[in-house]
Amino acid sequence: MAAPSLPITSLPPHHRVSLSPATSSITVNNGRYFSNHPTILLANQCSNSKQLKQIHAQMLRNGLFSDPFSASILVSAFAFSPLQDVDYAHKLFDQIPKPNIYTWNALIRAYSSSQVPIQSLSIFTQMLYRSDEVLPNKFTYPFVIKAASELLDMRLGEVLLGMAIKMSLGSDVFILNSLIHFYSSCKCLNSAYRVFLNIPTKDVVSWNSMITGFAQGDRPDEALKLFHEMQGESFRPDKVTMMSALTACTKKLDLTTGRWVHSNIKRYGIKESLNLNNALLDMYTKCGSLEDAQNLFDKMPEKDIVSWTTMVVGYAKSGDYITARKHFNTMPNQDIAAWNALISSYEQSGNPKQALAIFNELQVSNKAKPDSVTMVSTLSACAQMGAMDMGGWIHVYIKKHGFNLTCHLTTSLIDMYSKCGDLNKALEVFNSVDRDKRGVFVWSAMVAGFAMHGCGRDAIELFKKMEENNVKPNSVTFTNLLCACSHSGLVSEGRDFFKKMENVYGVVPGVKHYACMVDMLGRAGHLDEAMELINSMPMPPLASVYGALLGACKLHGNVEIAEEASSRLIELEPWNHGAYVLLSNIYAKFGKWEKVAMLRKRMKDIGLKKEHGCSSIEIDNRLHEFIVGDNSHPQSEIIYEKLNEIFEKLKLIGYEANRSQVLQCVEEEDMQEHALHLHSEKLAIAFGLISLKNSQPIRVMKNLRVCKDCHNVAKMISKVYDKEILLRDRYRFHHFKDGDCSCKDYW
DNA sequence: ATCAGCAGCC
Repeated sequence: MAAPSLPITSLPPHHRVSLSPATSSITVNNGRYFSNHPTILLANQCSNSKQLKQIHAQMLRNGLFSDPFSASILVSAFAFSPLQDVDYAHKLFDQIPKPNIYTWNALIRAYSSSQVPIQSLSIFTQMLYRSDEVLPNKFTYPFVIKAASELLDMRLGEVLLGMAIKMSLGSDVFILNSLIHFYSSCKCLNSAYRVFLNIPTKDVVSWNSMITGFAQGDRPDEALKLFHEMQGESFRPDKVTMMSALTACTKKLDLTTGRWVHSNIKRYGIKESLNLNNALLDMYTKCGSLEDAQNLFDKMPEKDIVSWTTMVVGYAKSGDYITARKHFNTMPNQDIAAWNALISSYEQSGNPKQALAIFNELQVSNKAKPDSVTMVSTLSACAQMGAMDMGGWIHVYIKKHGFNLTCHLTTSLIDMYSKCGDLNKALEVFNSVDRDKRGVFVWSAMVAGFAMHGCGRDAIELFKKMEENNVKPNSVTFTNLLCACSHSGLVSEGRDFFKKMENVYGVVPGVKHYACMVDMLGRAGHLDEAMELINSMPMPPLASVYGALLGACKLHGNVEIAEEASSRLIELEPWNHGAYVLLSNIYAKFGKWEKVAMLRKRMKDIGLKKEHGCSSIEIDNRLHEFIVGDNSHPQSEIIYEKLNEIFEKLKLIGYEANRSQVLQCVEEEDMQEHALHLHSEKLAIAFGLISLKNSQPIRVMKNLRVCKDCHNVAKMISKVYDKEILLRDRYRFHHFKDGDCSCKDYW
């Protein structure tokens, strides 16, 4: 739509020729500048930047622009008004021969909170070059320090501080407050706190900045402690204080303290505002009290899209999808963020199917334009489900709509293709990224891809290439790398990387890395070494560590360590049915039936059920799911016929059911073989054999680890039917071909 | 004139 023109020609003619700017008086009000000069007055009535540009034209014509004072007002108008156009302000600025300090600061400030904070510094540098004209003042520093915070440039911030000190501005409270924010952004909370302590006369912003720093820097306890202290020193908290205190409660998931902060807001008579209410909603939903959230929400005089989205996410994450949806439907207009909230809630709570359904709905309804966040969540959902066709379609969609291949998006694509079993496609995406644009996450995602496909050597090669490209590995990279060594049984390499990660690369091993090592050592039969490693851990071992140990015990049949590991595991995670199942598997292997029965009783007593196995296969864009003994599929009859045919053929080449893992599930002898035959992955493979063309591999996804018998059967099918089978289980891929598996039976 | 603050992402 064209902007309405301003009646420039109707201005009295004398404004075009003579002017006396010195007589114009200026007042400031909320960032809008008033002058008694009619042209400047007009600048304030502009409702879009085109009109403002017309004012510029007018000022050029009447000569007003050559007055630095008036020009600076125009620069400010472009820099700050709701019609902000910083680049235009910059262009104007460049045309002012000798801008005053006020104008310099205006531009530096505008850039410091723009998309390109580095520009702020470039202007600042120019300012220093022209030190004969103008010098930075106490207003300049807070802005440039803010830019340094945005850039997370530690050195720069300290240089700026040094300059401020040289100018005797070292105790300016505004500058020091900015510095607290700066150090906090750079994750140097201790330095921030030191600055805070040394401010001689703290104001409320000093307190707020420090509380915010702690709250956002994952030190919520200290934030709340400071909140108390502040009141002890009779500082009156304001609404920003309250927002940060709420952030701290949210981080801690501490509902009690959250409620207490809420009561403080009322006690101090802090005026209710939309932002504050939104922060309260966020706290209540994240701390798990949807009742409190709903109560507040119902009473809020004003709601915006953030309020609604918070409620939608709150309900969706709590598993109450019906209420989530109800809120979503009631909100006045669903922007893409709201859609994303719904999609990612589903995706992250393990409901990828629902996530895709919502994405589909978004597509059909055409109510909002998907953005890159939508793509990331949707790809994640595809990855979880192993929905390759859908994932490929999203990839095409991304290309077609010209999405920027951000680091997030690239990793999501690599992850999706890897988890859907197409390592080549994953590599294609990886290779398509410019060498110098491959961030550490992109490299790590590719290492993970190799890891899950059992290509340990390739993972290590890639890691070396990454080093050659001067990309510094992080904690994620090492988790993936160690995982790769573990899956491929590269024990000595794994040990080596584990040693080097801290010494050479400066990455301190975390629980995840220990879990990988325990898995790797245990799997390879070094149970004692694994135990030793656990005992030497500097942090308490998490469930994943004992889980890995337990898995190894099952593989190598060690009852004593298994009992120890599982009791620790159950201590940590009483609801972990995997621990019970694994232990009872081990007991069964040694014929300790009374112990099996005891375990089963205990599971029953505390209401734990074995997670049932489920396998899925995607045929022509549709996902088909099977559970054990399933006959709900429309083609069920044909599937079972095929299954019978398979077993007849396999028996001819010497197949015999391996029952070691079902003994504890089904006691009646003759039932065992039957149940084995009906494992979900076998049903899915049989269905794949019926439905797919000869050249297409069968891709099956399973939620649990594949059992030994199914593994064996899949190998044989791949030979007898000359068919490739890709089976993804809970931990990795098995690639069956010509009677062998890519895991080389090491899993 | 300045500094601090709310939803969605591997």
